[in-house]
Amino acid sequence: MTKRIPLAIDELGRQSEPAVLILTSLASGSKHGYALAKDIKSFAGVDLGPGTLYGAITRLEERGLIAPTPSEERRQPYVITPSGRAALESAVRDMRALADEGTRRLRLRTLSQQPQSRPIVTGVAP
Amino acid sequence: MTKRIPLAIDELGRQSEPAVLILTSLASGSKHGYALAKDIKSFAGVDLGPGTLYGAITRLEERGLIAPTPSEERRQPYVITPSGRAALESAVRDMRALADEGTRRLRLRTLSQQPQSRPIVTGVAP
DNA sequence: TTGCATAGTACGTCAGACGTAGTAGTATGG
DNA sequence: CCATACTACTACGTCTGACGTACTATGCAA
Repeated sequence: MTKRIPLAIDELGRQSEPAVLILTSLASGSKHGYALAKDIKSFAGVDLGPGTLYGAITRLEERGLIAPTPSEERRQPYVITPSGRAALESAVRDMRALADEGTRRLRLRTLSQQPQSRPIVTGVAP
Repeated sequence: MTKRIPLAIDELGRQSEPAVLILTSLASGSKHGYALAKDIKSFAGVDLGPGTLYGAITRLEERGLIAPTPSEERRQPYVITPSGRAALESAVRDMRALADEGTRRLRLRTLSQQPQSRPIVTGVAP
């Protein structure tokens, strides 16, 4: 069994989670699947294929984070639920916190082996 | 086959990717596996089990984003490579952009579609 | 009527997240 | 000096969910 190095070297594997992208898109109003895909492409540059898109939609619906709105048309619009909104808020907070931590650590350019005396300051400066 | 709704309702599935957490941790200096796990726990509150941790480490190494440093000890320290740093920078940028977009959209509270029946009052009750 | 965009279904594959168990070194204490 | 606990991994298994491909079907324009 030769080891497989799946993706192009130098790339992190999966892109940011479809679920978050969908919730973000729905946060600005009701949309159906195809419209979601286009919106996500436009604001995040991410191209979700049908498998990824509708798979994620189904799971989000099962978990009550989004809900289908009644429609006799061919297309099925979804809205974000209060739970979905809460989940997105939480995800956004986490993402920002992680991004901030990453920025902080990248900035202190591997001063190599620093004895890690920096607790994460969360309080506001006086 | 009854449908499975795997996790607690209201939770997004997978947490933010272990790879990003590991790169973030290594951005502040060389660490071995166990130290990584503790550091990540402290700055992100995420508890990576050995399977997740060493699995991700192996993949990051295969992709040249981190590198083992020579060591005769029992523990194997890793450093982030220039490629790894670049990948982390890119991931951080993407995360922040997405977080910003999420915040923006959450703020404009679904103006379309909803009949806007919420009072603006946010103050505390006397 | 062909062609294209829209809109979605229905598969399959497989990377990778996560858990559990096991192993081994070191240190501390009764 | 054996037990217990923490450290530091290896090894293995499961299964979610990301992603791709193929296919169906509608509406519209040339």
